[in-house]
Order: sequence, then structure tokens, then C-alpha cells
Amino acid sequence: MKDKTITIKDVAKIAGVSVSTVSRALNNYSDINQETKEKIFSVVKELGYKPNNIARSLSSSRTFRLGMLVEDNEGTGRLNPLVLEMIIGFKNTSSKLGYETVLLSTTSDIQRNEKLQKIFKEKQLDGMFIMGLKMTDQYYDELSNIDKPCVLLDVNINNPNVACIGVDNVRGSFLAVEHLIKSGHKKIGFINGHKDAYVSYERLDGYFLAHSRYKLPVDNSLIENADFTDEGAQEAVKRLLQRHKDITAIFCASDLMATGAIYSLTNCGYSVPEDISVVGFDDIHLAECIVPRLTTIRQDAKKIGTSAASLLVNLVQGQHMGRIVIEPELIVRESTKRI
Amino acid sequence: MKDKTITIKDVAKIAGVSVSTVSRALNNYSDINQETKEKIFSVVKELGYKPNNIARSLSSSRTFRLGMLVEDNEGTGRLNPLVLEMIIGFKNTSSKLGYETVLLSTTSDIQRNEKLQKIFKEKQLDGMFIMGLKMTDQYYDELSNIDKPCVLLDVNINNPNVACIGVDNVRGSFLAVEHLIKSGHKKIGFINGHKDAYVSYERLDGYFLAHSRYKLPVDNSLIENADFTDEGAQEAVKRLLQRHKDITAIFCASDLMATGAIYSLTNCGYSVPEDISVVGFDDIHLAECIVPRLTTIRQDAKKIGTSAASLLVNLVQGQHMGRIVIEPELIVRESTKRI
DNA sequence: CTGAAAGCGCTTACAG
DNA sequence: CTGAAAGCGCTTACAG
Repeated sequence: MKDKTITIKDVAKIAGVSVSTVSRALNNYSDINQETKEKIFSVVKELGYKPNNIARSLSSSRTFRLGMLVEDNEGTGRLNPLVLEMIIGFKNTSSKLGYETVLLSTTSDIQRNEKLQKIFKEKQLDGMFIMGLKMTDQYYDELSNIDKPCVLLDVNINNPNVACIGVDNVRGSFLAVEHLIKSGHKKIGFINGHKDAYVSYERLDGYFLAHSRYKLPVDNSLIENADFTDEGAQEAVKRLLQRHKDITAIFCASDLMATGAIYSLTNCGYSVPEDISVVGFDDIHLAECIVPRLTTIRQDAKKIGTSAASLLVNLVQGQHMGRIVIEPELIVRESTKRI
Repeated sequence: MKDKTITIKDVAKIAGVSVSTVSRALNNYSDINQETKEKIFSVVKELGYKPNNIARSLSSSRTFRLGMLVEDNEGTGRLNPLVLEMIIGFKNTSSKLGYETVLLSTTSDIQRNEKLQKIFKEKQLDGMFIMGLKMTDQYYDELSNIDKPCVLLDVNINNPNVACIGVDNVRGSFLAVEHLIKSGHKKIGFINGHKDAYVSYERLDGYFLAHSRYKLPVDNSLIENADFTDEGAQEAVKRLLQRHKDITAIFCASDLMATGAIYSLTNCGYSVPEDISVVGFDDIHLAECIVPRLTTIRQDAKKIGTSAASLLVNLVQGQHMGRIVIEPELIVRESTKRI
């Protein structure tokens, strides 16, 4: 009738050592006889013993649990499909590294002024991967002096407990605009994302950089903000068209906005890329299915997730590896043409 | 120097009762004096005490943890964006119900013949929400007699521990085809999803049903399979076009495939919807941004996730609520026209 | 209705 | 290098 869960006790008994010794072997302590260690591991294998993480957490101060905070903006908008890939990538490698992944969402976990510190405690997390942080978020400031390991997507904060990961947004944006300039475009509209997103500043920089590198003056009336929504992009396109009849290209800070822009352009009687070239950002799966296939800047979302997990686990284990930058890639398809 | 974590002991001391009594009050046991209960709760509030879930799990047999298994097919294909919405919906309501959500993925958790039973134990789960189950999955059979609560997306299995949730796929498919028939189409191609997916059978039934309801003969050579990929859909379209020059409409079992189909049609010189109408399935966000805006069948993904969580929590608490069916909705946009 | 005590499966000083 | 023992924060029979 005994519960068939095998515990550290069973292993100890069969291996003929004490529970403490088994625990030490399992945790890779150095002060242990090689032979006993081997015997223990063979018993572990034979019995198929798996340590109970819950018990482990209760007695140690570590929990082997990592939180992933995703901004779900309460059903307002749908979510960027890249987020799912990041989540999966993160989950798979943190799992490989022996950590469990707990999903956190802004609506259900970070309500009215909750401190991150509190979430850490309540959810018993060793570390946290934060996606979609905006500079206006109430916990933005807290991150400057938080004492728990955090990895931030696309945002850089100066704190030894915090590391940053993301695509090189300046470079990505630069590549997009450079591609257009090299294709002969001179009047290039830019539809940027949410103004409180860190990435928006960087992508704007890339836009400026490309212009200055190629000695093209920047006209600020060519720059629009559209909050990363397709509706926003549609409106932005109309404003752009009104102000500049001679515009020949538009760079959008997301594929979703690019899609919205193309829709709007088509509706206004322009054809893409014959009349106006469009470049996106992200390289979501649909970018290569729609008509015209979208020229865009690829972010390797799975890799971002994967690296974020390694980065965070390292941080949890006391090693700060610094900021990880993923190279963006220009993918030329059919929505841009040389003029 | 005392650790400032407040425990059940602190509450007991201040309330002037024993630890056991506090525990009973917190767990809503009935055999407890109303007054003591109130006193305890006021102390709990005053101290801001939160029970430690880990300790709770260790001593009871329940863990208050729910697993979400998402099929990530190891980077082969990208994932359906609806999955993310389901995940968030599920997470938010299970969180509201006091359960924590642990993400599980097929590649990292269900490798080579692992039993679900084992995952349950290792991950210490009270229940599991399984998405993207295929009939060829190695754990498909195990589900017929599993003794742990599971909620399955889109698959029906007869076992009191298993409940099913999903859109009415027969109905959804029927609505799509009916819309085409009512618009005057008589030769309607059908590009179905993965042949081992349960939904594919149901969506095929819907296609048949609409034909028989409207006394239209079914021509099997109008039916193709494309594994839910856009490349597959592009090929399928070409085969369809070869066999049937007079085809006027195509129904695709996903928006992604519909997008691929439209691309292929455009490339072959057909215009959508002028020459050929196309209907999708899912209503992903991009369905309303692309040119032409996609007529499709909406699955309310967030609602599916939300309801799945309630269903699972009920199951965990011993109550089987039966199968939940979400109504699909026909969304008519610009990719179909009357002929 | 309430308390004392054992126990969940592990880790971690502390001796030796 | 190893063992005995206390303890992590809770729950749960068992008495009363």
C-alpha cells in the first residue's frame, strides 16, 4: 500500500548511505567521494528517481522557477505573433537548464501598482523575463534598483541584476532605410510604433542614421506614430499621402503596421510596390504569404527566447553576462522595388 | 535580523489561536467558529499574509498548478497566433481561480514516448490543458484511461477525467461553405488541414453537410489536404486549378492557408475575389488587414482559453461539466463575392 | 470547535 | 568525506 513515489530516502537506503549524502551528490557538491557518488547515481538511475522540486524549494531558498511576463494589454489589441515564438524558445531552454517556466501576464499579475518585488515573492520566482516593457509602465522605475535577476526584452537598464536582450533595433531600422535609399528612394515615410516603447527611439535613430550616412536630409513631416496597430498605420498613411504626394516608400516599424499600410495604399489607389515601396519589421510568418510578399527586417524570435533563458539562468546563478544583441536581417521580397 | 516573510505561525500567534486553526480558517473548513474565523481573517489582512503555495503543495496532495501543453513541432512551422490568445486567456482565468499556470511544450516535455502520467507527476500538476493534439500522437491513446483531469482542445475523448473544448468545427465549416453556395458558387474547392487532426474530419463534415443541405453534389477531386501550411495551400491551389478550370471559390481550413491560396491564385493570374472567392478559418488579426480583407470563420480564441481554464478547474475540483462548444461566426469581408 | 504533533521531501549547518 | 538532526511552511488525522 506504500505510495510508490520514490524519494531521496529510498535512494539513500538502497545505496547504503545517508540522505544528506545523496542530497550532496545530487547537487554536485565537491566534497564527496567519487565512488559513493557513482553508486548513488547508479541507484538514482535504476530507481528512476526524480527529486521533488517543491520540497527542494521549500527547504532551500531557490525555487528553480522563472517568470515570463507578457504584456497582454487586456484584450485591447491582439498580440504580436513573435511573442509566442519567444515564449516557446524561452520555455524550452530554461526547461533544459532545469528551470520551470511560469507565465505571468500584466492584466492578471501586475494590477494597480503592484511591485515587481511582490510578484517575485508571491510567485516564488528565481528570475523574470520581461517582454513589452514600456517606459510609462509603473514598474519601469523599480527596475533600476531591483535586487532580483531580470532579463528585459529590448530595454536597457543600468543595474547589475538586470540584463537586456533584443535585436539591434538601430541596425534593423538602418538596414530597412538603407535598402530603400539604395533602391533610389529619396522621400521615405516612416511609421513608427508606440511612442513610449524603447524600441521606437532606436528605430527612429536607425532612420536618421541611414539618412545621414547617405547624405539625405530628414524631413520630420515624413515621420508618423501609429502605436503598432494596423488601424493606426492606415490613418498614418493617409496623413502622409496628404502631405507628400511624391512619397515613394514607407518604412513601418512592424509587419502588422506594414500590412495595414499596404491595405490603405491599395484603397487609395496606389499599388505596392509599383507606386510605393513598403518595408516592415519583424518577419512574422505571414510576411511571406501575403500579396505582395513583404520586404522586412527579420527578428529571430526563437533565438531571442532561447538566449533570454540562458542569460537569465546565468544571472540567477550569479553571473552577469552583459547585454545580448541579436543581429537583425534584411529580407528582400516583393513589396519594394528599385526606382 | 528575522526574515520578514510572515508565515501562518505569525498569524496564529497574533490571533491567539493555533496554527491548525488558522489553516482551517484559510481553507474554508466548515467546523470553525465564526468569530475566530473573523479574527483570523482580520489578522491575515492586517499582516498582509499570503500562504506559501509551495509549502501548501508539499503537505497536501494538491499543487494548484495547471499545465498548458502546446505543440511547438520543434521549429518546423511557426505557430498559429490564436494559440497565444488562448494561452493568455487560460492563464488569466486560472490565475483568478487561484491556480498557477505552467507552460509545457511537446519538444521539451513530451520526448520519446514519455507518458502524460509521468509529466503530471514530475511537474506536479493538478490538471492539464492540451492543445493541438493529433490522433497520431503517442499520448493520444493514454488519454482514454488517464486518471488525471485533462481538458482537450478540439478533440473529444470518452473518459470522465477528460473534458473537451472548442469551436463547433462542423458548424464553422458549414457556415463558410453555405456562404459561398448562397453567393452562387457551385464548384467550391476545399483545402483542408493536417489529415491527422481531429478538426479536419469535422471541417470536412461541414463541407459535406452544406453541400447536401443545398442539394449540391460533392466532387471529391475538389478536396485537398495541405497540413495547415501556406506552402501546402499554394501547391493545393495549383492542383485544383489544373483539375478544375471552372472553379469559382475555395474554402481553406485556416487563414494562413487562405493567405497562401490567395498568393498562389494571384500569381497564376487570378484575382480574388473577382475571379475566385476565398474563405479562411480562424480570424487571426491579420485577416482584416490584408488585401483583400479575408472573409473567414471566427474562433474566439480568448474565450476558448478562458473557458478551458474554468472547465479544468472544475474538473480538478471533482466536477465534470461536459463538453464546451464555442459558436463560430462567419465574418464576411472582401475576399468573397456573389456571382 | 480547537490544539498538539507528525509528516510532506528535501537542504543545510554542525559535528565528527 | 559522511551522518544525525533541525527546519522550510504548511496540512491533516487524532484527541479532546
